[in-house]
Amino acid sequence: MTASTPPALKPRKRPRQERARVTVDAIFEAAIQVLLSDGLPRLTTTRVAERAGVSVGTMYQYFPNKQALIYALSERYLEALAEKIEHTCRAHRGAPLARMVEALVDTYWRAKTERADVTRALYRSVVEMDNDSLVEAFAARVNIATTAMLASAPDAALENLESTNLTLVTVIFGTVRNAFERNLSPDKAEELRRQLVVMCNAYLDTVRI
Amino acid sequence: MTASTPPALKPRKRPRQERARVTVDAIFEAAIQVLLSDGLPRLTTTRVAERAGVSVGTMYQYFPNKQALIYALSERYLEALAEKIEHTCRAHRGAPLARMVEALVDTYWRAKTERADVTRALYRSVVEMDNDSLVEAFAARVNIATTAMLASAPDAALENLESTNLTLVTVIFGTVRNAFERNLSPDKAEELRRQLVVMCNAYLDTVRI
DNA sequence: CTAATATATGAAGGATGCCTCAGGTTTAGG
DNA sequence: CCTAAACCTGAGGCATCCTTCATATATTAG
Repeated sequence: MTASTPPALKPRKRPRQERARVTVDAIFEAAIQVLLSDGLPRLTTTRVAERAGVSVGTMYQYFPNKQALIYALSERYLEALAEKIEHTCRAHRGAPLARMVEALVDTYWRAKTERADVTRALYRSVVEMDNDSLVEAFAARVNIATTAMLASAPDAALENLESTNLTLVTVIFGTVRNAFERNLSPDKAEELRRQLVVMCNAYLDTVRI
Repeated sequence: MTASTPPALKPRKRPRQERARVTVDAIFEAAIQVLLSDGLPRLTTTRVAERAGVSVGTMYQYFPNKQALIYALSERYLEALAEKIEHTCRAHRGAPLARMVEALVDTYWRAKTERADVTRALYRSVVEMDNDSLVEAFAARVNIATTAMLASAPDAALENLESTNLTLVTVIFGTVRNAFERNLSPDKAEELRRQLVVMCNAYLDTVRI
């Protein structure tokens, strides 16, 4: 995931002392706050630094430019998300298909719900900057995890594992994201979550052997 | 849809002569081009004007500010999309459920495919600016159209029309968008499109009465 | 043909943003 | 305690960017 970080976006140096680690964390958190309250176009280096309680110069000691900051932010977010998904997939090896689906929806849903506004803000920045490589790496990582999980289902083999996996992942991720961008009322959202599980299971029944 | 346009974003004046209409169209087209080649952060008034072959001043005769231009662009895009969907929904009143689903997926899919890059560029700008009101109006409009279509299905009543409709629309739109942002190979995309239809129909079979 | 209206121009004002750099402060280790 | 390395500061240079306005041209109506 970090292997292919473009050189122009690589961190300038890593914090070696504790206070520096605190500083960098503060910068990240400040960036999220600014993203939330002001939006990506108003996310300026001065604003982030101010919010983080450090000087602009400090920021530039760790990030070569503004884009690198956004990049690192996206990386951080996707890394955490990927880990959650991988964990869920590992935890459900050998479980019935229906439970797998439910767990996957649950994990992704919860990841978005926990800090829905932050998620939305981050997602926008991921999409906006040319962070395609990050997204692709994330997708590949998730793909491996979910494929392994599905392949381990004891209750049914699948006609075409690859295709089914792609479909499930795309549908679940796309739907959840869409649901959150529409700001549904909590009960409608909950209903949708349930229906999504129903739908995935109905689908799996048709491609089961 | 235009009823609630914030005053700061309302067009400054409408073109009354033919040449002005040409100019405004050129500005829109130029904005899309710039969005495509340079991205939203690099979309500047001068760049758009230059690309459109007009002066900056001309732009400001029709749009009070840059944001209004983006807003109008999004509005235009969503308007066209909403019309396509409404047309499909009207054309499939009284059709079997399975055909409705297929038509809906087809319409949305085609709308994205026709000029996939443009769609992506526009979508980003829609999400970025605070065009939530536009998106909401669009969603409401689509909701009415699809609900009316589903209600007219002769082959089956639905347990809970509202819930089923919300689920279908969210899943279809979310999935299609997600599929396009992942830049899938054409054959994988086509396979996914088919599977999405299968999935929706499998779902409908479970909520049919 | 003339006046009124619509449309177009683009230089320049004012604002803001990104990033650097020369110099200060703090910490770690001997 | 002392020195080198790590860390931090923030004013200001340079580059844009957004927007206006005084001026000019084109169109239409009478």
